[in-house]
Amino acid sequence: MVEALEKLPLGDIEALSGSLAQRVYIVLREAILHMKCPPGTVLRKGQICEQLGVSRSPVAEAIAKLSAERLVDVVPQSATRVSRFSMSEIREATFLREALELAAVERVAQTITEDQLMALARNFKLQRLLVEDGDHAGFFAADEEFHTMIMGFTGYQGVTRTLAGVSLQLSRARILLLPSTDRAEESLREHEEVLDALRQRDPVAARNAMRFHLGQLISRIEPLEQKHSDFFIAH
Amino acid sequence: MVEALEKLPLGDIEALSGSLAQRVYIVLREAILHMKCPPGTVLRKGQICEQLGVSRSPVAEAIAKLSAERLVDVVPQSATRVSRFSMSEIREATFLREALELAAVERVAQTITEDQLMALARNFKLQRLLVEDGDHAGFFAADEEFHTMIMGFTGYQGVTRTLAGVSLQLSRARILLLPSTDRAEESLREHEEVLDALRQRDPVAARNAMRFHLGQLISRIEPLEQKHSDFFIAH
DNA sequence: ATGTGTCAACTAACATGTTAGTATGTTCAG
DNA sequence: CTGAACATACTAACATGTTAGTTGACACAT
Repeated sequence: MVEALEKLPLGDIEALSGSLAQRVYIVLREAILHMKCPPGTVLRKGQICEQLGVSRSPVAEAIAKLSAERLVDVVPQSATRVSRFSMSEIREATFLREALELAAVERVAQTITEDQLMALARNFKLQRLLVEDGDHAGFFAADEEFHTMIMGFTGYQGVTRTLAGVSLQLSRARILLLPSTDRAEESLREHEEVLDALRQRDPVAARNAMRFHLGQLISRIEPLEQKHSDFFIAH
Repeated sequence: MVEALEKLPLGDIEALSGSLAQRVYIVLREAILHMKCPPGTVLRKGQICEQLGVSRSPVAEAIAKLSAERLVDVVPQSATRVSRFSMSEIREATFLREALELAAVERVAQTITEDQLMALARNFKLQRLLVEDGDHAGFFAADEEFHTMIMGFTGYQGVTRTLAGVSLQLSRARILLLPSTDRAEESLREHEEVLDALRQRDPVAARNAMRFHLGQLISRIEPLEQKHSDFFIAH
């Protein structure tokens, strides 16, 4: 079993700020979320230390954090691996995400200001440009920002943070969908519906539009279990 | 400034299982949630090590976890304190809890089985007995179990876990409310409404009943900011 | 050929030594 | 007496040495 003894595809520590542990955490998380380290990859503390030029303490702390977020599975005294997807976990994350985003958009529809609407409209225009240019990665980012902006408009920082924590698995799975471009136009239309409902300050319409939009994702993720069966837990 | 150099009121490690770090985490978390260590208490790694008879590594890992959950504030290179309440954080937690519990109860109303209804009814009868006996602590526990059971009926383990993580601050604040007993009967009635809606498998009624019930908590917490002002962040 | 027991190598977990940043208390200038 | 510069003591953060548990290979018995 000659499993990937080469270097792990990790970014560099230097570019970041904060404690060493925090920087190591960021670097590892990015590698996992962007599928640089696919599910099942074995992470060895020693190797990470050597490669990043740090000692084991900050690496241990970073891995503990990733373990709490279920991005890695630690086998005590033995090994730690990048966790595989579990369809049931993904369905859970979908449920949680929907619960939070619907509550948020419902609230925001009642409180949104003109400035916030303009910022959202600006982001939406950007999305349209990116779709027209065929820049899928750019649209992906703008899409995420659209949702994040709405979360932020609740006035609760913690909502965005909690949602991010909850939908880590979801974000990772979404990366697998990037190649398929055909959904961008539909997604755009759905965002427009959400935006219109917010413009009209209609909580029910906003909720329904967002519910429909979010509902599209899970049906696109489910086929992945067959397509990338080695990334998923055996069920 | 002679701040509490005496022993911290911590439980014992021996009684628990799992890794040392996990056990230290549990002991500290209990002490914080049950207000054995009130907000503002300074936690010194060295003291904790000595008292629990472990080295600094597991303590550091436990504190990192508590820090991620915002139960302690770590001042880099200086000190770590049990975090004070922040009313805005509590409002956030209320929002998150409501979002999750409403989504859960709405879903459960559509899927609940006879067995699950019976289990819930059994818990409800227990609640009534405890209220009649004036056992507030017992009612507090049964109350929590009532909500946890409903979460569990979603079939998603992660929902319960996420909610627990989100409402740690809320749980801690609720401890301050324990002395005031007068709400028990009302709470009981509200639980009954939720239970009835679930019996009728009516998602909308269940949602409304739960929303009303949860809405009572925040209005009881808000006065605490004056009553225990030293436990709260200055605003 | 297959199942079992032993052993060696490797890993995470834990303990402890070292470094660097922060706060406090003191001294000295104004 | 007051305020700022400095020295000291203390803390968390980081590095490294040590321990113990798990895995997988191999020998051996069936």
